[in-house]
Amino acid sequence: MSRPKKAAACCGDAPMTKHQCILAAAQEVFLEAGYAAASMDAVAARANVSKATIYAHFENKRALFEAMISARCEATFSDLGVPEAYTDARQALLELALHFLNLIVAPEALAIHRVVLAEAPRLPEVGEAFYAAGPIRAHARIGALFSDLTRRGLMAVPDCDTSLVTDLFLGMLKSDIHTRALLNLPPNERSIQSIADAAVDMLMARYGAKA
Amino acid sequence: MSRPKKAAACCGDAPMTKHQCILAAAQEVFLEAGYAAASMDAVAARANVSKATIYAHFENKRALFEAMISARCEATFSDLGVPEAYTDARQALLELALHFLNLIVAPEALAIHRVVLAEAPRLPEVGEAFYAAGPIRAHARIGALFSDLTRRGLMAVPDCDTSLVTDLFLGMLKSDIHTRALLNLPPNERSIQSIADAAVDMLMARYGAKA
DNA sequence: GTCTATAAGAGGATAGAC
DNA sequence: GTCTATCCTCTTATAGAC
Repeated sequence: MSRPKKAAACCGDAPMTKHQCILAAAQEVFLEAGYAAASMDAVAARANVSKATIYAHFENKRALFEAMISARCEATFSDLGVPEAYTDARQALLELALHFLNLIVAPEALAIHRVVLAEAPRLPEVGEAFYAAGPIRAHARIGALFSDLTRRGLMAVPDCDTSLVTDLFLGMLKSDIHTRALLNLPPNERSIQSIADAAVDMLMARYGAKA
Repeated sequence: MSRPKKAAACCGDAPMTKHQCILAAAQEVFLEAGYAAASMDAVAARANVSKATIYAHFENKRALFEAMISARCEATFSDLGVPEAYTDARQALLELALHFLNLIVAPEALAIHRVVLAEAPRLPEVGEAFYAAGPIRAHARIGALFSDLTRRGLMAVPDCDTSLVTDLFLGMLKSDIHTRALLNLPPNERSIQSIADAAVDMLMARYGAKA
């Protein structure tokens, strides 16, 4: 058979194939050290395999990196929060806002963001994969919520403005919180909660339904 | 004398000391390749000096990198736009907004941002220097404008909200434009101008002076 | 301060046995 | 597919002459 066989768990509890083992090790090493500073030796050691085995599964360092990024982007950004039943625009927006903020300041998301930005000029596909898995999905999810709230008469966002307003809203949420988190600086005194509150306020002042 | 002497122009037209020459070369090499992938050989070649000369001026690769980042952050983010005389809040905000957006999407600012984010977890001082030279200054500048506009009765931002509103406004401006630019993706169909317009609209809907 | 030359080692990738 | 051992290049940093 051409597919790799199962292997005893080499990095954790669940049994993983060598392929998965290598990807998991690559994630740790690349996200900790950055692409260039990460060595194939370090990945091999972390995965408990030989370097030659890595090259049997991935053409070269770059291919391993791209495969890892692709897999992690999907996993990390797949869940932006389930749509709940709601009758109040503020509550629905707040819930999604908090979910979004907690997602983008999670350590793994930040580490991926950093390494993707760093290599984007030299590895365009990596930047595109990240953008499609993260920002595009978030935009679509929030935009859909605005459309739904407007259809129900709970907001008043014209169709032609939905995309623009979504961008502004997500920008407000990220505000300085995201920048500081990416720079590895301690969180601001203002909590995620108060930023989310203020962003929703600003949004509703302009696009709330006329009572 | 202990200070390095003047040297013939080695990288451009104006005469530069070897020290400046090395810093200029380091900027190009580090910003193009990233910290780890950049080599001291490449810097030496670009500066037209020997590697040994670099080590006479800077203790090691890391020190050279930090010196370069420090110098470039100061130079790149020093000018966020001169305060003009204004009688209209919208016009003043728009002017500053456009200046800010054009500054953060400039190729050099993007390159610095990428490399600083990439190394921030391992070189904390670099992240702090960048934050102090860029985001802190922008925040102070915009916050001062809000205060001034409010004092003149052209806006209504309570003192206790100034910092928070500044964060939200800057976040709206960056919106998706900054993320896309950092990822080296082609600019969005929406122009910088329309994002700035919309952000000012949203802001004035909530914090405009009551007419 | 500046150079040439080189030490000392890390890192990507492969050969060949099993 | 997997391993051990190795090739060879590139890289940081320094020694020693001027």
